[in-house]
Amino acid sequence: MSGTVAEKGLEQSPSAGKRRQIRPKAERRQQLIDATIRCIAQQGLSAITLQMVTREAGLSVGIANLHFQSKDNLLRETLRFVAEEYHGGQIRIMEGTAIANLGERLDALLDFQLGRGVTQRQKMSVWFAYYGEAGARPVYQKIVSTVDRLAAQKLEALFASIIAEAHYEGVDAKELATGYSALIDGLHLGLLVTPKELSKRRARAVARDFLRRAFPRHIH
Amino acid sequence: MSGTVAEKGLEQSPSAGKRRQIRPKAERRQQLIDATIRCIAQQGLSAITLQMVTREAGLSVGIANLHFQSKDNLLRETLRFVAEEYHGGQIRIMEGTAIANLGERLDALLDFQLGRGVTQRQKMSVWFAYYGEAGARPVYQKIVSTVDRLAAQKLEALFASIIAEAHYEGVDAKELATGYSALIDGLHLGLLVTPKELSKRRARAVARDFLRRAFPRHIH
DNA sequence: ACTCAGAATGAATGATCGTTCATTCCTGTG
DNA sequence: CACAGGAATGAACGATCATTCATTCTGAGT
Repeated sequence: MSGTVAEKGLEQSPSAGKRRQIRPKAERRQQLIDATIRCIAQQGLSAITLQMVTREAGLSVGIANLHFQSKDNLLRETLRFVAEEYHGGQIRIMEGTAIANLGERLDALLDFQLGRGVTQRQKMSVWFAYYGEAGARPVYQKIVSTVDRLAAQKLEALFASIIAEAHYEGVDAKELATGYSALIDGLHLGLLVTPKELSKRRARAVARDFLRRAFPRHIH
Repeated sequence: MSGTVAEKGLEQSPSAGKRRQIRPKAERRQQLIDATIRCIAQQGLSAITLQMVTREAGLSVGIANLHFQSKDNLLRETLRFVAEEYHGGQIRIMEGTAIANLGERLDALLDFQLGRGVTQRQKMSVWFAYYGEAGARPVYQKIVSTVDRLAAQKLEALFASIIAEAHYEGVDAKELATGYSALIDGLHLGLLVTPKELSKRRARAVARDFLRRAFPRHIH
């Protein structure tokens, strides 16, 4: 119970009167999803409880079933949110036209994938908690693979553009994209499970090295 | 792997009389660990139950606490077993002298890491189920990182030998080893979560490509 | 053949969980 | 200001879980 997450204090003063507040449905849903993410990161997916989540959100127990019908559905929606946040962020970078130079766009992608926003223990914990259950729960596989496939296509297209631009030879965009995605996933895993052995700095260096070896004329 | 996993059907005919058998402690422990692995793969780590595990093993409920004191301890010992099976297998290949040629030894390592034994859904499910909880359970981190560190050192040494043998330049053994390990982990993840998009054949090709780009004179 | 240490059992226990729903209490509207 | 619609609450319920332990049963040693 010690060291609860900082954001909770904003919701309502801890010792102040617990005046009941009525808020729009969408806002409550997001509030519960955020609390779920924090709880999964702290306690793990297998230990998570509705009482735990609703207390973290500063609400009553019944409200979870009111807005999500069931605990299972809350967990599904939370995964959907996290998956879209991650893959959506990648896609926005890759199909955005803000960065014309392809090498710089690669750099931006790497920054996003191994930057502060994504590599917070909180986010990575949630991510892999669901991956861990994916083997037994096809629903999770489906949610992830839907967004995942789109991101994979965009990455492959970006690689293809780079290959065409500099006439790299003997490299297959699709295979390289698969490898790069797997590398990033593996680095996230390392950051989560063995943070002592793998720093964020080194993870970035390793990923950069992969790209440099593939696209020497784009990454320096 | 000592061939203990697949023998459940032999334990007792389903409809035959359930004659009580007394067996050595070590054998019962392994029997329960094997059943735990199967249950985690089928139902997930968060849904696992002692009643489920002991029924899978064809034994009574109380026996789990008899041999492992608690459910938590059974799960810890199961992780320890899986971790040592995987990392031990790698280490045996890397420090074994059966294969003198370094390039061939690399091939053997890749065969093990992405071969039939390891990439069974059952094994990968268990592996990532624990990874998923690692963020919230330092005990799991410790168990994995202990064996993981040793395997990482051996891999780094193998890479260093290869670099020295062929005088590769501009490559750092440690960084390359980190990247390769992460790549393999990421490919396992892909095989588990999006098996439709990533076949074993392609996973092997991707990993091979990584090695070929790093050690062109050793991998063809 | 007999014995008994201890392996194995499974009903019982207490704790905890998800879910329900009668009730309370906001807040926008007239 | 009064009221109604519905958001929010939390005690209560039934189900399920890990764990205990009195009891049963086995098989190696004599």
